[in-house]
Amino acid sequence: MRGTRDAAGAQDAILAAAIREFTAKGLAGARMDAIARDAGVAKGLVFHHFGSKETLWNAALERIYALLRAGQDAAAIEALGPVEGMRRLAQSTFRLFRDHPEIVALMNEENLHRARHVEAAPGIRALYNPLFATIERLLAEGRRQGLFRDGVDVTALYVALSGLGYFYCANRWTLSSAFAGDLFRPERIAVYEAMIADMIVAYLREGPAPAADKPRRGSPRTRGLIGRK
Amino acid sequence: MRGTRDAAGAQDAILAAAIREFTAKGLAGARMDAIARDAGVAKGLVFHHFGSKETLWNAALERIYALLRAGQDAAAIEALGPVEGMRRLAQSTFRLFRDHPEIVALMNEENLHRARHVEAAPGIRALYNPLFATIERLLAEGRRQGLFRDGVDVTALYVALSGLGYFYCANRWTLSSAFAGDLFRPERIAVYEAMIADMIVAYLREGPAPAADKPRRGSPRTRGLIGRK
DNA sequence: GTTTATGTTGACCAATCGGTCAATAAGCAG
DNA sequence: CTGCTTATTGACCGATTGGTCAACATAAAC
Repeated sequence: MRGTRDAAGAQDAILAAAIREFTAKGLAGARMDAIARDAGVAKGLVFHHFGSKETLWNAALERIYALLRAGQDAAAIEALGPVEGMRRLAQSTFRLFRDHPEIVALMNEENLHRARHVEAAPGIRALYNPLFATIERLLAEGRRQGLFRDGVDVTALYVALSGLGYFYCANRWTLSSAFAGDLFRPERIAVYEAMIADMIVAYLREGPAPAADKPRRGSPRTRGLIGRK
Repeated sequence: MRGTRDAAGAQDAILAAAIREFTAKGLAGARMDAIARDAGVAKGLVFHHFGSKETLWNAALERIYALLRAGQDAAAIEALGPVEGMRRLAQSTFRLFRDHPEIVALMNEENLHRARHVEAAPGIRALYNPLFATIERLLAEGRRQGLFRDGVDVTALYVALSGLGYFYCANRWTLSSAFAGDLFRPERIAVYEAMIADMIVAYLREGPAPAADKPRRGSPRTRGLIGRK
């Protein structure tokens, strides 16, 4: 039971409440009183355990990044082979953002502050490495099997893959308002999930030379610089 | 000159300062004093012209959305033909976000509040329509010429296209920190720009039936439901 | 030139908020 | 039981902040 002398439990409750509050209001908008109340604890205790709002934010960030890592199961994906693995990677990244708005909200806020806190936190940086290695191995295997194109930039691919999932979730509300219909209805989700998987794979599969185009007017511009290898 | 009795000029200065402040600190983090000081105006005047922080936010939002519309030059893109038009659309959307962090920041904040203010602003919703129509026409033309696949969901395509550009800019700082190198260096930008254009076109071009995969272990799963048409 | 409407200011305020602190109580070591 | 450590509380505080207001200035109307 909590309520009397359970430091670990109290800290967990506070951190969970903090993540909720930060997700809903952002760093500046979050109220320490609200966090304490939500955690069922006196405000003073929050400061006792976490020092300050900034420190509490750092703790929340670290927990979120841990969640991010846990959600990207590298081993399971590599076992699927290049094409199916890439599909699954796109899909699971999307689902991670969809099911965990905290990740999206905290990352947005963190970028508002130019990654000040992430920069100060050692260990968060190294967190990207395993996923990176997975993508690299899938790419190499796909190339070996003659399924994937050459000269794919791994960093760019990672960003594209994440971006396809991120935007849909980060802008859920403005997009839903613009399209006059909830973006999170299951059918819409399914359509989008299929599209991003198709898109990633189509890009990886396609050869370097794009086909000719037929512009409706104006001179046909050459496509310099873009086709690689 | 400004300083004495130039209402329009003062309002412009205040709005510009507000957008800067909101972009840097968010809605809750923004300080009305700071906005007034930045605009070179007494704080009282801000309230005289804009009423409250929320109203000022709404005004800033509307200006941002106008910027968004202005940045997506539908007519010029349609004239390029389907393939080149799509490439250009992906590219110009990306550049819009890259050159205008205000758009990204305000949209993020707006989604934090579940699009409360956008919802209340009439006219913003209709703003998506022209771009939408452009995409639709490009798609139809591409299909007519036998260049694009069938059954592409326009809404999903728009979201994917935006997302590819958005994430790169919205998460500039955390990504740069993770990759230990500025994402906005010209070479990186060029690589990414080429990739997203290739990706969109590759997706649109690819036929409905994906090729077989060779998983390294486990049973080869059938790809049910995904190939369209 | 007087009136009128309004742009503009600086001083002011009440409420809020992050943070502190003395006091209490609960577990633990001896 | 006796200290010692520390988790926990609630009252408290100074600074900040969104917002107000009375006063003033200026341009236009008459």
